[in-house]
Amino acid sequence: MHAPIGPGIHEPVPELPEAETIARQLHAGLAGAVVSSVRVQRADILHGDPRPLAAVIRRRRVEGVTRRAKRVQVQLDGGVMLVFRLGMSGRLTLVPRAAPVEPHTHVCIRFRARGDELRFRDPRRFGGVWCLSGREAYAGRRMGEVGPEPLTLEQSAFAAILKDRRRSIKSLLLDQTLIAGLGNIYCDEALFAAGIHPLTPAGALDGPSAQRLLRAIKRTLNRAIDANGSTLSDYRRPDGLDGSYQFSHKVYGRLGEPCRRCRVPIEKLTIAGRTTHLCPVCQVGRR
DNA sequence: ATGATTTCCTGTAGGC
DNA sequence: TGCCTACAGGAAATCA
Repeated sequence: MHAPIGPGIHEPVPELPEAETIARQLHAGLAGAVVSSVRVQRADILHGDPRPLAAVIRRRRVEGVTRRAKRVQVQLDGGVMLVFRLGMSGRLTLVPRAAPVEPHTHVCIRFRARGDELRFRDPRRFGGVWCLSGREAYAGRRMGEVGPEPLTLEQSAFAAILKDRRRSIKSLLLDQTLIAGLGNIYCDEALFAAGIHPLTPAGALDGPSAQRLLRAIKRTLNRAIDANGSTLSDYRRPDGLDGSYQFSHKVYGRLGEPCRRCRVPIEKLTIAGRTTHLCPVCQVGRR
């Protein structure tokens, strides 16, 4: 199906394009459906409204499914929203009720007059489900605030985020409170596309570099969305088919392979505790 | 205040 | 064959 993407690297992550793909497919498949029953296998992945989930969402209608940052949001009538944070290994699938339930399936939601059900599975449990109803003030983990969406971010706002920051541009881009939705894969891809070294202090980027970077971020994300995301080991679309953006990766998971621009081997280093792939020749600006 | 580091958790792969 | 260890990382917590 798909080969491992590099030595020791087999567990990539649903980032913005994957969450967008999931949200679009679930919207197409679920809009208008009415919740009939709920099974919660693990209560500790559920946060927000402290009441039993079934009591809150049963008989509510799905108004739509949207994305915010890397989160998939199922809007129900009555002002109730289910927010799925996929973490690293989270998957949302819409499958026939009779389909075998895979291990680490934590929540299943059925709908009236339908033969399928929505399943949330997350082996590593870095993700979770938030039931937001207006009564979630103190129950479970809080869901942190996130920064602006990169796809609609203006250049001036981006420049303000970078200004005077001494931390590396890579760690800044991963900070969800500053910009929402970028993860390790698309950070590396965007920095390569912009020709910027990931260790460059964010505030040291000049105007043209910052402009190049934001454009590269938008282009990278949009292309990945068009390809239905990257399918690696963990991420799958709700319909079970694969995305294809992994075939477009220029640096991520290509340690030791030749740069597609200059043929020099791709290198990796660790920034903010995360593996970072880069071309040492094409990406400049480190200081 | 800022940014770097650690922690949570499981599946997979590589070494022996 | 099977045990053991290292590693992947989003985001919150902790440290310097």
